[in-house]
Amino acid sequence: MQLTRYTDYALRVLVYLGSAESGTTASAAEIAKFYGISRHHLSKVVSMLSEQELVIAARGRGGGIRLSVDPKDLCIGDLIRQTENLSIVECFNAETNTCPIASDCTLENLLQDATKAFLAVLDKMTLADLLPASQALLQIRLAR
Amino acid sequence: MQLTRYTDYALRVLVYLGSAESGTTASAAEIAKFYGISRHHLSKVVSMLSEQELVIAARGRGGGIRLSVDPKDLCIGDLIRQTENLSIVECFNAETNTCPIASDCTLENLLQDATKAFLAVLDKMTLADLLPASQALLQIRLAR
DNA sequence: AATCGGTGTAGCGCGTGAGTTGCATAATCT
DNA sequence: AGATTATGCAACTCACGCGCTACACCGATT
Repeated sequence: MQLTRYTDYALRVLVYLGSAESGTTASAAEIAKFYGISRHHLSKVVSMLSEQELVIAARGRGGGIRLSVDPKDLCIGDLIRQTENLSIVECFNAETNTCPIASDCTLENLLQDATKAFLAVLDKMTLADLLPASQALLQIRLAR
Repeated sequence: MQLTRYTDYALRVLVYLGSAESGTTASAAEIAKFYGISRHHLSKVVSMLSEQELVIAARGRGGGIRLSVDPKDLCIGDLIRQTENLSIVECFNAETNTCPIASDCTLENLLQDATKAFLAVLDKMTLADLLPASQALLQIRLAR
């Protein structure tokens, strides 16, 4: 049971952007280099975040990416609801279900409750809470 | 974020076996037919459950599969810990990590806590709790 | 010993997630 | 207008999860 790599990178992009001074931009190439993946791949993630209006991406010289919301207003649970498919088994979705007992299944209810518990923990935090307290990220960024 | 199909089928096999009278066996072919997959594929799942000593599989005429534990002693949280890789992002595992800020990351801690909350809900239930209350499974089984 | 009814497992093919490549398009600076 | 610095995205490749086929092996019955 894993979060998709897209969700993982989405979180990383947001943490990276949130660690900067408010309003500053970073380029996709810079962030990609920091996390060791290609710019093109990271751009796909940025496009998704842009569609969800979590970041603003500006093309062209002097362009780049910045947060479009205040870190303290960005609920991590909401982000994950947007980026992840949370049907953790196929019977959560009537269209994909093949299980013959899905219509009366305690297991499905249990897994729904477990998923809710997972998200409830995430709902308590915002991006602001995730920004490095020890300035580790800033130190790493400044070292490059 | 999905449970693997193996975990899903493992749960289904256990629910199927648990719905029978105590101690009765079912064949892999029978269970596979019930869930609409090939016997060979279901056998891989059964082999995993057998290795984990949750079921006993007997070869040969009159063989088959039966639960090796009492449904009320089979904790769903423990099962999922055994069948799933719960490193929901790569940084949970130092060997696979590529994230440069993993050593000091609030996000990792948050996702660990969310995973624990997910499992805490599952830990409250046993296989006994999952067996169909309305006898839907038994009705379906008897109809075949 | 042969047959029947069972499980065990290696190897294979397909679909999809993940990451790359190449090029298009855009915006600012000179 | 051209150069530079930026994002956007289609098409591609690869790895792996998933499910299948084929055959091996097993144990009871005849």
